[in-house]
Amino acid sequence: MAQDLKDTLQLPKTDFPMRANLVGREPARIAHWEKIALYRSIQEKRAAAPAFILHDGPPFTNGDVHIGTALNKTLKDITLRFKSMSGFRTPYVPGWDCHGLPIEQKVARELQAKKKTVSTSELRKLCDEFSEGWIAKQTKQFTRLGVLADWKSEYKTKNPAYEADIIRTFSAFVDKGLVYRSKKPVYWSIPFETALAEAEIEYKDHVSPSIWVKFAVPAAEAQKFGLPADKPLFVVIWTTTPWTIPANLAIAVHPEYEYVVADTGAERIIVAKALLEPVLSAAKTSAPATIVKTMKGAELEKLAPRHPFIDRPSPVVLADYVTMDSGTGCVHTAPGHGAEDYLTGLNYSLEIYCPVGDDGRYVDDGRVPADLVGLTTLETVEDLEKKRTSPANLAVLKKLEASGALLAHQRYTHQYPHCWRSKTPIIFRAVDQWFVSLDSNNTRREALAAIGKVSWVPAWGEARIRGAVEARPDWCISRQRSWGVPIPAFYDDKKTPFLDASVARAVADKIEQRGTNSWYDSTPAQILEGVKLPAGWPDASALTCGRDTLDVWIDSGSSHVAVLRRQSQLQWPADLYLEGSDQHRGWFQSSLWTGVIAAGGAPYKQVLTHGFIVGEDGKKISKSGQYEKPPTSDNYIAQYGADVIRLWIASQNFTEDITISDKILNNASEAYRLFRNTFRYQLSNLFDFDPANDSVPVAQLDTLDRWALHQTAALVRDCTAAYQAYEFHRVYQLCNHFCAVTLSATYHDILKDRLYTLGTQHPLRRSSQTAIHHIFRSLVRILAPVLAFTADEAWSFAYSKAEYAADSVHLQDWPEIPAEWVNPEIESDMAVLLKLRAAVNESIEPVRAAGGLGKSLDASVTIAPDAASQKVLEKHRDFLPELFIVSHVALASAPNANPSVMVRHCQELGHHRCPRCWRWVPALEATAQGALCPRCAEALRTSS
RNA sequence: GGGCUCAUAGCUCAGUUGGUUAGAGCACGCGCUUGAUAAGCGCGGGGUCGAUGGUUCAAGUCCAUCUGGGCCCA
Repeated sequence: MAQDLKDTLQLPKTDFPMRANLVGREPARIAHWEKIALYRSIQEKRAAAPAFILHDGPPFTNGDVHIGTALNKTLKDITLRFKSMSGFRTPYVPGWDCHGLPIEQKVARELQAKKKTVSTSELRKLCDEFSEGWIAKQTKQFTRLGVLADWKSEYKTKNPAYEADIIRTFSAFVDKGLVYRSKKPVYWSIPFETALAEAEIEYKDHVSPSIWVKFAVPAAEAQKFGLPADKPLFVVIWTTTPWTIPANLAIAVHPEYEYVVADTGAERIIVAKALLEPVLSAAKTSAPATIVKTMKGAELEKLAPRHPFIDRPSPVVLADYVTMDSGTGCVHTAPGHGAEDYLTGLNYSLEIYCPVGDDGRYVDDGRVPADLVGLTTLETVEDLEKKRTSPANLAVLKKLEASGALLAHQRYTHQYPHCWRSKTPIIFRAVDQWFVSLDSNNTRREALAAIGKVSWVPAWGEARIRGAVEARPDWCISRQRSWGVPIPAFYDDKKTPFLDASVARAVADKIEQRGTNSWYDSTPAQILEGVKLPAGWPDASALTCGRDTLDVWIDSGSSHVAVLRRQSQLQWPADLYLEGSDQHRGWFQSSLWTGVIAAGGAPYKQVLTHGFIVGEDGKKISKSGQYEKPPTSDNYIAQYGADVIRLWIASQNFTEDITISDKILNNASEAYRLFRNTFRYQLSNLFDFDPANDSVPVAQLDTLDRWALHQTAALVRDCTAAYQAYEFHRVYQLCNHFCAVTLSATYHDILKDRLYTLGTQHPLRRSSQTAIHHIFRSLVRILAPVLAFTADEAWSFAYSKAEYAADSVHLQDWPEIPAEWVNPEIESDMAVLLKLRAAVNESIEPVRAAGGLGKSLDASVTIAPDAASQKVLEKHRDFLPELFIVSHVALASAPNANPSVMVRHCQELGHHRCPRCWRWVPALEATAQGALCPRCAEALRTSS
């Protein structure tokens, strides 16, 4: 009997499963997208539309896709799906960064393990294969995330055509006269015997021997400067790199600060006044020192103390960067071993002296003491583990001790740069390198001007890159590596370099045809065959090809030239670059320089940055505790599915740190279920609704349905604005609130009675179905950029009644807001009514707790409202039971100063429960199915 | 050490030009429902807005300092 009645209800029906099983189901949808050529269809649909070009920053091809990279690609994918739905043509050409030290090192290490030696071009071939292998894997991993891209047009920095464009870009540098060769201190990795880029440096704690060294001032010299000469006098310097002492050529002091001559008993020392105490305490002198003389640093200029163990003077020079934070205020200066030292050296015309060879050992130049020659400055990983300092440091310490110049010696822990691959401390070492002068030809000024024309999101990104560009020293662009793009320079037998832009372009053309290995496998005569050599060049047969490669930042930094300008489907400049905030100093900057120098401006109109992923404790993920599995994209997807990962990404304000944890991902899973169930409710209640035949015009819709459309209009409006501002987390919050509160707890809950119990064709039922259909269409499209899989699945079930269909949600237009949906009057009435609804719910609770009733339909409520609510309640009098999901509402005839809600069971009114719709009514009527309420009786008559 | 940046309930986010008892969703607790059911509904507890000091009649909101985190640099 009861079962029979249940069969007369219009209960929800759908094949859209409640359980997502994303991990199992998503790969099938990816295959489906490939089958229907979704990416191409989207592009074809917008073939004539204005373009929105998001230029992809190429990930490095040496490992699995990290969750941070997944974050980046997902943000791009969300952006592009939104833009294409919004009416833009959005070709997306993904890129790969292929060259570089990490790959070369890995490959070289494998060869080493096999005890194999290979030629440069063979090594390059192995690197190429290594990179290619990871491109294949990463492509799969990105695709698994739901990333939609033109993989057939992808760019690789190792493609000959791309490499040729790198050289052509470089040629523009040469054209503008920016490229020069110079000895200059660079970061030097001893194990790899190469200069390193800033990006190849890691700062780590390091224990260094810090030493205070006395430089003796000859008596005659002291007298010349009016200093007391009756006792030995020393200038004391402090350093944490004893091995640079043999290269010491000067001592820097601050011109403005005060310095003292302090008497310590047997001798006198010169240090900064502010640092006298710390120096004395380091030297562990027992007797108090007396200050004999005080003077400004400037007065000491050109005073010439002697080097402690090499027969030469070490004159005092002036420098503004000297601080009173630590040391002695007298700064050991070795122009060949430090950036500031180098600049000071230039100021005072000192030699850029570097007595350390490529292998990190002292060379025999006739100036380095014989007992130091051949000793290494390298601290191996084993040395670091055993806290041993380098042989060079030890030997210098010993010499200083022997000569009596060592005033004090302590272990000193500080942050020191390390080679990111070998993990050993780097040294600063002046070597011949190629540089790009960033101040010649107004280059830096132009770069700064270009920055001002770009829109930076968030806005502080501009200050960040501006600071980086202003402070950036000349760009050291040569690397002593094989896996990269060769610098097209030639040398004669005296190592004189020959570099010319037109020759470089000719080399680029050859490389494009023959591959870059031809540079390594051909003779200069072959390479230069048919090339007209500039005046002053020797014959090709007298030249050798340079073996340096270009800094990889020029590789990726040339992508706008090699990709945006080369592919006809793309445009220069890009509308958007979207990368992590570390790229202010990386790709954003290298692209800016190449853009300004070689392409006439910044290659982007807008730059969007995101933060980095941190663990639950707010610390960076590699440091925040133990992870059972590596934090790769695939590992997270295997556990949660791509849509949950995408939803998590959308839920976070990505301009700041992005937190990841199981808790947070579980949270995202919960939200995912909310969205999925919302779709399921809507689809299941539209099972008998044909939009073409059953729709009700908006103007004729029921009040509640019009309210729901008004809310939907607000949702579309707010979400569209949020997407446009790249505030995806607002989309998430808005949709979450909309589905949980507006729909599930309110609209959908109220609607069940109508949808289930009314006759199929009842106008009220069709009205609500019409609204649900509108809402579904809006919501599913709003969420489509984020929930790429699930929204498409729901769309297919809705319009093709099947799990997979050629018509994809991703091919739809962005939802619009029909003006007739907006209805402020209903909105304001409903605001009042919903407040009362909350009051009713609150009043039901104690009655329910006392066992007075179970479901709210058992309740009869009596409301004595305040004056303001009274009017609204009267106006919507007949709607109230439905709104409150109760069976009966009594309204006090006059407003009440103390508004109240009273709840009792309908039984107390003598009402009867309809067994079909479960509402209590004053009287049931007899039908073939037994006694029912009049409305159900009517429903049965009209439905069958 | 420097530049940029962040800090509101357990989690993710709102908090307009400083102005009533700081909001939402999720999670949690207690109920209801069993006709969205590995679903749905209701009610409830929970925050000295990182810390300290200041400006103000009034500060999560302005200023300073500090603490902790992130990216970049030294």
